[in-house]
Amino acid sequence: MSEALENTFGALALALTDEVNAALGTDGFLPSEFEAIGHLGHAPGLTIKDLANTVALSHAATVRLVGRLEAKELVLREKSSTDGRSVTLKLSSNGYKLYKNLLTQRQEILSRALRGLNADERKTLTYLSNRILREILRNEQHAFRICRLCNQPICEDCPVEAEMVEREARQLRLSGET
Amino acid sequence: MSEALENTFGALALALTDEVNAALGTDGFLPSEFEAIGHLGHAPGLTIKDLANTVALSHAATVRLVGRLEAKELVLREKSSTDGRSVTLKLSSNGYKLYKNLLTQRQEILSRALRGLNADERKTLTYLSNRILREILRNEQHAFRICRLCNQPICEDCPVEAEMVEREARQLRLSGET
DNA sequence: TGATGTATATGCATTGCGCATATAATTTTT
DNA sequence: AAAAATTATATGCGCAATGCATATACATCA
Repeated sequence: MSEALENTFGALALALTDEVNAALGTDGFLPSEFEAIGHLGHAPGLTIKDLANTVALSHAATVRLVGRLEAKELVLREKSSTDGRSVTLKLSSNGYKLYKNLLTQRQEILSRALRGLNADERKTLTYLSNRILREILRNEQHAFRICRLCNQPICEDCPVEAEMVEREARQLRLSGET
Repeated sequence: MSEALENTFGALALALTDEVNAALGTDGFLPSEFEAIGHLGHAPGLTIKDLANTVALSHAATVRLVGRLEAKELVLREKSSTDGRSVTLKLSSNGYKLYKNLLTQRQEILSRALRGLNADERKTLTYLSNRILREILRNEQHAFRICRLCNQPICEDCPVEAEMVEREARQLRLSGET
C-alpha cells in the first residue's frame, strides 16, 4: 500500500521534530522562544508583527515573548527609523551566542539521525526532500516559518528560497505577457 | 556539503509536523489531547502513567488531561481489575469517531505533501525513511511516542515495531549464548 | 505485619495565552 | 490640510494548562 509511506514519513517527521524541540527546550526555553531566536538570527531587524507570524502566536503574546527575551538580555528592541510605530528587533551578543548554540544542537541531532546513510543515499534523499519541500511551500510567510530553526549559514542552495524565486519569475513572465 | 541535507530534512520534518498539528488542533484540541486520543485508539486499556509518557506531560497534568477528555465524553475511566491503584482508559464511541477522523485528516495532509512522487521514488523514500526511523528509535516507550499519531490500521509492516522485534531477538540470542 | 514503593488525585501558585482595548504613528480620504 | 481609517505596539484582564508538593489508596516485599 502506498499510504503506508505517508504514515511512516509523518511519524519520522514527528519524531525528529520532537527531538529537536526537546533539545532546544532544555534550558527552559519555550518553543516560541527559541523559534524567535532562530528567526531573529536569520533576519535581524524584524518587527514584532513579522515575528508573530513566524512563531504562530497572537500579536499580544508576541509582545510578551519579546519582553521576556529582552529581560533575559537576548534581544534588543529599538524604535524603527522609517516607521515610528514599529519596533526593530535584533539579537544581543548573548542572544547571538545562544542562536549559534541552538543551530549546532539541532544540526547534531539531525546528523545522528542520518548517520547511517551513504553518499548515494544522501544524494537521493536530498533530491526527494527538496521536491517535497517545494511542493508544500505556500508563500513567503510560510517560507520564514519553515526555515525558522534552520542552520541558515550552512544552507547554501536553500530549496525553499529557490522555489520562491522561481515562482516570482513565473509570475513576472505571466504579467509581462499580457 | 553534506550538512545541508540534514538541515533541509529537519525543516521538512518541522513543516510537516506543523501542518498536522495545526489541522488536528482546529477543533480546539491541544496537542496533548489529540495525541492522547491517538494513543488510546491504538492501545485501549492504557493507564494514566502510560499516557503521561506518550504525551510527555507530568503525571498530574495527565490526570487533568484525562479529566478533560472524560468531561467531553471522549474517554472512559475504569478501575483496573488487576491493580486497584490503576485506572484503565479507553475511547468512548464518540472518542473513536474522533480518533478515526484525526487519522484521516493527518493522512490527507501527508498524502498531499508526497503527491508529486512516482512509484519508484516512493519505494526509495520508504526504504530510506524506514532506515532512519530504525536508527533513531530508542526503546519501547519511545516507540509508542513516535507512533502516537500514526494511522495504525494502515501501517502493516511498521518499521518501528519490526526494529523492536529484531532488537529483542538479538537480546535473547545474546543472553542465550552465555 | 510493617515498611517501602507505586498509581492516581488534588491544592496551590505560576505562567503563557487570547480577547478587548488603549495609544501612537502612518496613510487615505475628502 | 484636516479628518477618518488603518497599522504597529502595548497593556488590562480573565482563563486554562502546567509543575510541584502532597494526600490517599493499593500493592509488594521483608
